[in-house]
Amino acid sequence: MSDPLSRTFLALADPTRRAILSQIAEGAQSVTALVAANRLSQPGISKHLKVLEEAGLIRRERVSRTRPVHLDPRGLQLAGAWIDHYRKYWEGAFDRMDALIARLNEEAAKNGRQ
Amino acid sequence: MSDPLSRTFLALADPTRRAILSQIAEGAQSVTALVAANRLSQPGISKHLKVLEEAGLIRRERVSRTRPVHLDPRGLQLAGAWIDHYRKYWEGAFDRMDALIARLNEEAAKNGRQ
DNA sequence: TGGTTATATTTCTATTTGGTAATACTTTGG
DNA sequence: CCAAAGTATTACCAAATAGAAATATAACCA
Repeated sequence: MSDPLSRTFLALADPTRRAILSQIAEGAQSVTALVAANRLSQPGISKHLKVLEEAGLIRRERVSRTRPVHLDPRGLQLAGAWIDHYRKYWEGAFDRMDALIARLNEEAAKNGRQ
Repeated sequence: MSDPLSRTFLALADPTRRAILSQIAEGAQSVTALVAANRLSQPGISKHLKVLEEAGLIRRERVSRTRPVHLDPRGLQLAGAWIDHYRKYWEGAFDRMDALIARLNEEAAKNGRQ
């Protein structure tokens, strides 16, 4: 699984990583701050950061000894664009769902009658 | 990893599963049709379908012996809403990225000069 | 310089995932 | 009813992931 889109969705498929994104949404945070905010070991956090970075979801700056972690809009853009592309099918899917549910109810009623 | 959002993103983090969603975007497909379209064994496809179903991305109808697979808007809605929530930080992140890149270039120039 | 802080990397382990092959189940058509 | 089609489930394997602990690296400061 090495395509960028898969990497990005996989990176988003973890609560700790989404929490990190949430924590840096309004401004950069140091790794140490992220370790304190999430109860996980420092190597654990660094590993998650690597996954997020390779997914294009974060960027690291270098400020003195610290490496503040920023949101990177590119990964979110990639994932959002994919989902947006399918949004045009959502309404149609809703309609078809309605039809499906109606049909299932009908069948259930029919079976109930037997 | 058992929360719905993680399940949905994980389901999207696979090219075969995204291909399946693409194939049913404009209308339901039988499992057999999906097996033919993706070169993977039938159990392989069924396994992917199970992942997609548990992620709220597909629904299965029952028509005679076949089980046509439909898009389910709920999973896409869930993932899309999460990403949308972060969209408001994107512009800000772009601005910060510009600042970051400027700073990095500045430092590179400085280092180059030495 | 040497000590300390901040972060990354390595190593190891348990769990999960993606795949195939074999088998079971279910429904319908003859 | 029974044979076959359509699909699901089971059993198994290889590879990837998530986590902790230990160690290495890098930059600042006294």
